[in-house]
Amino acid sequence: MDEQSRMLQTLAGVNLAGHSVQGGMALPPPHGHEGADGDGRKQDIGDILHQIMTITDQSLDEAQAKKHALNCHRMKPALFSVLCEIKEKTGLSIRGAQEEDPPDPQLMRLDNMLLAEGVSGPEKGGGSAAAAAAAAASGGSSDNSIEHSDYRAKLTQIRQIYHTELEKYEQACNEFTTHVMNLLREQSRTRPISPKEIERMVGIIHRKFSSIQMQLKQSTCEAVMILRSRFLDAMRKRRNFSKQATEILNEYFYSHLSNPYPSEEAKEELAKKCSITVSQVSNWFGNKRIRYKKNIGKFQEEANLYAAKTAVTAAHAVAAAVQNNQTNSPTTPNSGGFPASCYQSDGRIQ
DNA sequence: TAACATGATTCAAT
DNA sequence: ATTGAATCATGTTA
Repeated sequence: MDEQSRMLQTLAGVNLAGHSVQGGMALPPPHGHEGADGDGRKQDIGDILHQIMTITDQSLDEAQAKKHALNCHRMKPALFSVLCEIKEKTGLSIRGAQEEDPPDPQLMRLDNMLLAEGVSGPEKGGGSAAAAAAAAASGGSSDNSIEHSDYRAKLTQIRQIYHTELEKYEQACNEFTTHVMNLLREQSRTRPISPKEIERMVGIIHRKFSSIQMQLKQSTCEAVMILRSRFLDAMRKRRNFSKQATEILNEYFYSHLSNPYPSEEAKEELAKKCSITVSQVSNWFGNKRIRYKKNIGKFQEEANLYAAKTAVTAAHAVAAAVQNNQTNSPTTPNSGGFPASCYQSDGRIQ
């Protein structure tokens, strides 16, 4: 403000002294009038500036009257435009130099994460990467799907909060912006405010609000990450395979008792059938072999059960084959039931 | 809640 | 890399 008043004083001093302005006048002459009128106009301006400079010395009523008179003065717009220009040049606007906003990498990261987690993306995005991966890893057992839906419900909750908050912020931002713009427009009648300044102010407000939005995004991300890690922890917990899966595994085990070492392909197939991973299949067989070997007697009943089961399946297959007039005998070598004596015959299971 | 069942992990041997 | 064996941690059941 100091600088500004100094400039004003200089300007006023020059013009009041009646000297002609040498290096080009800051105030362009009003259109249409030239030459003889010039000195009078300079006097006009000088008067106005003088009044402005002395306005604080006067009583309130006097000042109000003067102010009003000045407000209605025909030179006011021109003077304000000059003052605006001066303001622009005095560095008051320097702050606006950092106008161009480089796309904040952190903001982009947050946006991407929210999009990936299905928070800011299309509605009902459903399975996030985490949920999908976990679902694939631990199979479609019923308890798993319960946790899955729980996860989804919580994610939806987060998404709803996020969206309502975001909307709230946006609305508040718009309201505040229009309010400030109205205020500045109102004030521009009594003090020099350039449209550029208003624009800058709007920019500042938007930046402030977007930084608030970033905080919202950040905390939303945190919430999602926490939810996700809890979900994955829950998935990591030991969980028995589904009844169906153990049945399939047992069927294979007891129908290949003489050599219960499934090949890689067989493991993959079993994994697919049981909706578990290949390494889980390997684990299962490893455990099964050792536990079976340790206590064959205990597993006898189970062995007989599965032997009977495979026999029934084979019988069905035979029946189907017969119905199809395929009279060849069934070729599955392991399907014919497994007498207990057979188990001992193999060297590997002893 | 104890006893048992079971999936996972670790480690040495091959 | 795969397996057997021991062990751990947790789920299930009586």
